[in-house]
Amino acid sequence: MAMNPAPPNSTNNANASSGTLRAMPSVPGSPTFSPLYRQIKALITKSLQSGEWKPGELIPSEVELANRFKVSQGTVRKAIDELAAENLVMRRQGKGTFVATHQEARAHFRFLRLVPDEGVPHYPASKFIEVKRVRAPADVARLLDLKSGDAVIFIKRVQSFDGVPTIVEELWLPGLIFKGLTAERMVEYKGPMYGLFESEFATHMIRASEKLRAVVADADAAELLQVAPGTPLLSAERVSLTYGDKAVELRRGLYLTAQHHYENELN
Amino acid sequence: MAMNPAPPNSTNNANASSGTLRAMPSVPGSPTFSPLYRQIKALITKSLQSGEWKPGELIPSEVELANRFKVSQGTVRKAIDELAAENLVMRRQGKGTFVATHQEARAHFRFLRLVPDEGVPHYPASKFIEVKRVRAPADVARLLDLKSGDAVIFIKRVQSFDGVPTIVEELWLPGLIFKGLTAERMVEYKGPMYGLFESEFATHMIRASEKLRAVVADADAAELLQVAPGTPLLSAERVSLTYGDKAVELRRGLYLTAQHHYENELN
DNA sequence: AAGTGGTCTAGACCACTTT
DNA sequence: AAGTGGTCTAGACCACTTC
Repeated sequence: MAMNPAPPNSTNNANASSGTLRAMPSVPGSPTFSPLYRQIKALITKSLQSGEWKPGELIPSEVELANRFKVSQGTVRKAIDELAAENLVMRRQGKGTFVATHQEARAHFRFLRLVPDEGVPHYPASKFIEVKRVRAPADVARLLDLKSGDAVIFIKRVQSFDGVPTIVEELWLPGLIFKGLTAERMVEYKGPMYGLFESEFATHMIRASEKLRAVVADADAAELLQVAPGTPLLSAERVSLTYGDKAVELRRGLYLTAQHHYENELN
Repeated sequence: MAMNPAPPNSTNNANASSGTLRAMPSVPGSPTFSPLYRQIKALITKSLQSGEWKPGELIPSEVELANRFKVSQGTVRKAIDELAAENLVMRRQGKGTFVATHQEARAHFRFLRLVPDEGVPHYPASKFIEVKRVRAPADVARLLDLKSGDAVIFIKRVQSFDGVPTIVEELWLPGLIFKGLTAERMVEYKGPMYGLFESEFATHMIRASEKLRAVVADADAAELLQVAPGTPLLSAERVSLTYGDKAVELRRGLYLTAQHHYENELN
């Protein structure tokens, strides 16, 4: 059995028809080539980036996308598989595929790796020390892909677990993107700042990279954390990226690691 | 076109034949069920664990494994996809699939996240301070899944980059597994310790989890790192696991982060 | 030319959710 | 019952490596 009822399709079949996709390797060994499912993935990513489907929303079903792009369901599936692995979307059997969002409790601990030595992680309370518009210093500008002197929003706050001040952090945000962000709005907003960024500034962080160091508390940090100057603190500098790997946040935190530690899995 | 030439197979087809696989959900909502490709994955992992295919070696081709397990190539492929994602194997188009190994330069930086602030990462030189067999203290025993008092090997060493002492670390290894590990052998062995563990003790680390803290140098660490007591140091406690998620190494390191930092990607 | 992994398709059926 | 993602199969062809 299993004869060959005329090749149901050959090579890059339904190809020439609708035109756009399937960038065949124009010249053997050419630079521009990527498999179909990556092209589909790029198209879906573009729709995410453009806001066609917003965080928390359902995206079209695999069958629907397959029809739209004129490819098989399996190819769409592979594209979405990768997006799910990168946490850009979330699949739910029987329901559909949802755009990732920072509005859920789950998401809170994706970027916050500081956990208590004992007990379960919970979200800290924030106290804002300072919020102002300033011109970007050279180092901040470089990390955020801005020009030195461009407008940025500067935020300084202290976060406490169970009333114990544990984190003092400074945030730098591109003024152009976060225009209109006020201290009042942040104080009134409950939950992680990434939720606010997403719902009010259409900016969804997809990835971040951190550099960790050990430092000692200076007078300012010591006072804010209510510890002696010279107390060792874990310094974390985080650059967060949105779609297209565009840097949109610089965060510099000092963590008191007396009752907490930074947890990391190496795979 | 594309008619239906009698279902080439139905449901869990070639099933009843060879027997073993395809644990159907005996009772709807039963606890024991996993898709075929995960069962295949488990079988392959068992062969890796048993040493049937050793680190660096080629495993059988997808077609061959499909024949062996009486499943389609696609199912084997999905199993191997997951193993590759977990870094247990490495695929190379045209050549085959290889068992992951710590013998390659690439592998050196998988677990060593400390990188220089400037310039490219390179591997440090080791100086061994102490190597001895001891009885496991309670905390070490707990982390290594041993009994308090069980034999363990204790190693203390300092690692330098370009002659600058940067890491002082203590390793605790189960005596049963690493029987015969001597200071001489370690000194004479070039390259990362995980390479030695793999080639001489048939122990391949597949994953690790680290807890990071900021501490200050005590007199001992200060002397070894040639810094003043009170200098802030990044403390990293790492538990490394081998196949079956069995803990086989406890490593406690103190990192001088003056010229280096710990780099972490958050996805 | 032969073998290996990589891509793509088509179709069937399963598990879960909603109507 | 209908729709969605999840699994499994079979087969074709491509890209890369080795003989």
